[in-house]
Amino acid sequence: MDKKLNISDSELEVLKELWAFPALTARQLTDHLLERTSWSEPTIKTLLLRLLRKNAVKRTRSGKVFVYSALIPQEEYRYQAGCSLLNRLFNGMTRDFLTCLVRNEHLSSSEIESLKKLLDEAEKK
Amino acid sequence: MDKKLNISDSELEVLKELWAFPALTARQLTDHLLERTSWSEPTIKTLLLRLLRKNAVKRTRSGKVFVYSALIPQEEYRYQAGCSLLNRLFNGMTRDFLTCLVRNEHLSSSEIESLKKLLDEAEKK
DNA sequence: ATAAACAGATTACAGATGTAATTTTTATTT
DNA sequence: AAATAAAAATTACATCTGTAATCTGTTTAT
Repeated sequence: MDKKLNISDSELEVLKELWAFPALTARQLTDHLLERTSWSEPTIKTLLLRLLRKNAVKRTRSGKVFVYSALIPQEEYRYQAGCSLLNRLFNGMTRDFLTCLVRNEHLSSSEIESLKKLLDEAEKK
Repeated sequence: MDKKLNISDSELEVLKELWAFPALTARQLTDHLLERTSWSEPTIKTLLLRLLRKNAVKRTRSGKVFVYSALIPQEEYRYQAGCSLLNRLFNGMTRDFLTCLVRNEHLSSSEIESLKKLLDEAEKK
């Protein structure tokens, strides 16, 4: 009975940073994001706070500073979001999604190879 | 130079209806959606209006009533949204997305078969 | 011609989001 | 201890979204 986690786009950027670096102080996080984005410092803090309220992130006092880390695992979020897109747009049909990519020539032949290999493996087990 | 089309979730439901039935009066659209959803009539009208303003939908007077139809093709929207997800969450790697589905046992073996076939075809041309 | 129905337009309103300035608290340096 | 700097919290504010009520103009049935 997981309440629906609603992460906004901007918030996601922050979360991503915490996936990449599992424990950061606000300072470190801010430094990273100031480079990657065009946000101001308070903006980043706000996003962090909102993630906290949404229970997507937790923080623990470490000495005098807080250390933040993600509460939602990346893998899980990816899967949720992926399914959600699949359902909303492709009636849940992975096949239709792939078809769409193929039809738009989104996949190089080496990518196609790689995907086939992946599916072979999946099948084997 | 297409301005970024930002369709909200609710708006998308309306758009879907217009993809399924390419030309509908507000009345028809409303009737369809009143069944499928729990919205009230004014809500549907509002969504339609917003889609109009966003140029996602157009309408033409037909006698005394307007007939609405989608301006964004479904195929295009699907592709955009698909890519966007892929980029935001999987660094654009279709492979990682599929891996995620596989790892979560999202795909039945018959689906896997079907995907492989699809990729074979894609490769052939 | 009036009243009832309906189509379309306008207004509403709370919560989410993008984006940030300002204030307060806490720590550090002189 | 006072001044300064850094961290954290509070407040801000416009736009977007979900959801709808209400108003107005036009048809249609009586």
